[in-house]
Amino acid sequence: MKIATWNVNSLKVRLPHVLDWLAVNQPDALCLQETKTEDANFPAEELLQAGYQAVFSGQKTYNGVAILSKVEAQDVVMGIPGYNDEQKRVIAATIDGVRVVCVYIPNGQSVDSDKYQYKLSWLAALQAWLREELARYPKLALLGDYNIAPEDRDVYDPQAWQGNVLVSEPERAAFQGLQQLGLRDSFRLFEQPEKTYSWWDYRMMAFRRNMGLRIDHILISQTLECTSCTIDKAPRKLERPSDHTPVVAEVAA
DNA sequence: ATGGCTTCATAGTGAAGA
Repeated sequence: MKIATWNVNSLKVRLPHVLDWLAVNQPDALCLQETKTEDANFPAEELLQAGYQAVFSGQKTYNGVAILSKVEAQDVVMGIPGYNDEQKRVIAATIDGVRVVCVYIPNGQSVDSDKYQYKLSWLAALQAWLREELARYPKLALLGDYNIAPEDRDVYDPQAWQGNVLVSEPERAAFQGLQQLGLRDSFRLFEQPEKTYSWWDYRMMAFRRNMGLRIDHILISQTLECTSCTIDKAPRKLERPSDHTPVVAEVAA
């Protein structure tokens, strides 16, 4: 079973890229973040014609998540149960017997901002919920834009970024907290090329200079076998790309 | 380079992203 995650930075703008990518890669499930699309405007028909069903939780302008799948998604949950949040950042569903949890973790803006505190409280709520979710669904994958680069090797210039939002110790501790639930960073289960990232700033010719961060991840529970994980840079080279690029993993269904 | 893009809401610029 092939599963993937992609922050598309507006599904409306990126729909042609998404349709092309689905046609070429044929994932069983694709998690999207930053759809920036209200549910009434979700392009369900176009995706269905491409062979994909969709469940989604969106809002105007910001955030918004979706799971596309070849077979029907079951037991859909939106948001973190019991955590009051206006922002549409979570959708979970069971697909082919695998619990697929799609997250758009808050950015945090800067370590001295209210948004950073929101990010840390959000991460604590996520971890508490996932502990229960894992008990109910042992075969679980947590995919999405984490807005956390777990280690210095996931950062193009660790010194310049030291202490910054996306790499700060409390954020990395929260990432490790998820790992302590038994979730494994699928990317690091395999040998990988150095300086592999999933996001590059639109400015500074950052992609061409490979000034990137690895902040999009697929975490896999211990009872779910994982046979590969790769980052597909190809969509980042297209005209008018998302600033993120897909992460793909193969798991045993 | 404390923002050099990009998107969205808007009808000027401003917020937000990471």
